[in-house]
Amino acid sequence: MSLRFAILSLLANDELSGYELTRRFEHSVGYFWRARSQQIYPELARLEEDGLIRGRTVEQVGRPHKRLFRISPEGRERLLAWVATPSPLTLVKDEFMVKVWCYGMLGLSTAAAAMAEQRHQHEERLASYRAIEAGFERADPLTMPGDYLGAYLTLQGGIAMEQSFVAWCERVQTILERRGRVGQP
Amino acid sequence: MSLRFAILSLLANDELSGYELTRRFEHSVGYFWRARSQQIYPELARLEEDGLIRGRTVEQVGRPHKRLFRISPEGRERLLAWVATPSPLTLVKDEFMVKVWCYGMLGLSTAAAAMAEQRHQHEERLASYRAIEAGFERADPLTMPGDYLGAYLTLQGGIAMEQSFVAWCERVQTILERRGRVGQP
DNA sequence: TAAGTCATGTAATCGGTTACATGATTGC
DNA sequence: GCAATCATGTAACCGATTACATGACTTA
Repeated sequence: MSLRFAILSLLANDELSGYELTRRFEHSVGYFWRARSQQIYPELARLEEDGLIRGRTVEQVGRPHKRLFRISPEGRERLLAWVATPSPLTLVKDEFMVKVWCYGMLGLSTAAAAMAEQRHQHEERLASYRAIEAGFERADPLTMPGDYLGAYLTLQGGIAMEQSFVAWCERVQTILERRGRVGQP
Repeated sequence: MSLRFAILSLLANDELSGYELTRRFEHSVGYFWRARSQQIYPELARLEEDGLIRGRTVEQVGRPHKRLFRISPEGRERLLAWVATPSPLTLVKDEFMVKVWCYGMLGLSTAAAAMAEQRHQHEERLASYRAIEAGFERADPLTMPGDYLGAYLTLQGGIAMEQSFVAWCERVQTILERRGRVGQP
């Protein structure tokens, strides 16, 4: 059900095509919701059928035609009603954590290597978030227009999560190293 | 595919029934992987068929019989091979974040209320993790037996994540309050 | 000429949830 | 008498991924 609303959120401020929506899901919204074109196109059709969005076809020269969608008043109404709704606690389902659960069975150097690799990936993601953050420059969350507030707040959330994940990785690495020195040489 | 290995991880140190596994997925492993009985029983059957676990039936008085499973040598081998494998960066797919994305469109008091509610849920989860942590008492991660290391490390990860999530919530609440005072009264 | 971008879809499959089904024992 | 605990499953459905499909234009 959330995909509908994720799409509506993006169409609330802009008129977009399925292709452009797909790209947005890879970038801006991409750090807490993801969807591929195969999901997006059918959902757009359903949203239009339900009258929550309206589409128009734009013919282009030298390029395939496209359909641009914008939110309808009913769509906006439904979106706002949903946003105010309480959310269930979402569970982070992380395959990597299942592996960490097994680190006690593993040789310490193997565990340390796997940990270093994962930490590196998260550091890269953190860096990419920082790059987006730089785009906000010295924008003040107290006075910035409402259109950007959500993007700013969620980005800060993403940064906070990645920071503490990386910090935890460092801590685990230290523990593994010291265990290696104390216990099994 | 990860469910297989999550089950194997739990059967690596203990001999458990499907029922007991279901309970473990609600508690110990529950903060980074979840599975219900409807998934677990068929998977146990498949694991046994593939020779990665072995089961035996235990007749009980006044209670239904149960099947206890333990990992096989092949199962352990496969598990360890998988654990050393690099993990893809997992995406946190969070419905609540989609809502925060829309906070700019919402009245500030509505947004603040939704935020407070979510924060409260995470504070409760953090408290439950702290309670589990207390069970480790003053156990030293440098010298604790390997059987507990994974549980300890993942728990620390869960605590770190919840802490920084709650901290982010506080920050957002402050921003929303101040915007309320400065902008729309 | 090969890869990449723009643009939109269908089909098969899979992992997971919801709902359904059964049945005995124990404690309030 | 009712709810909870122990114990194991099946069936239907749904959301999401993988693979497949098409086609023109642009850039290296």
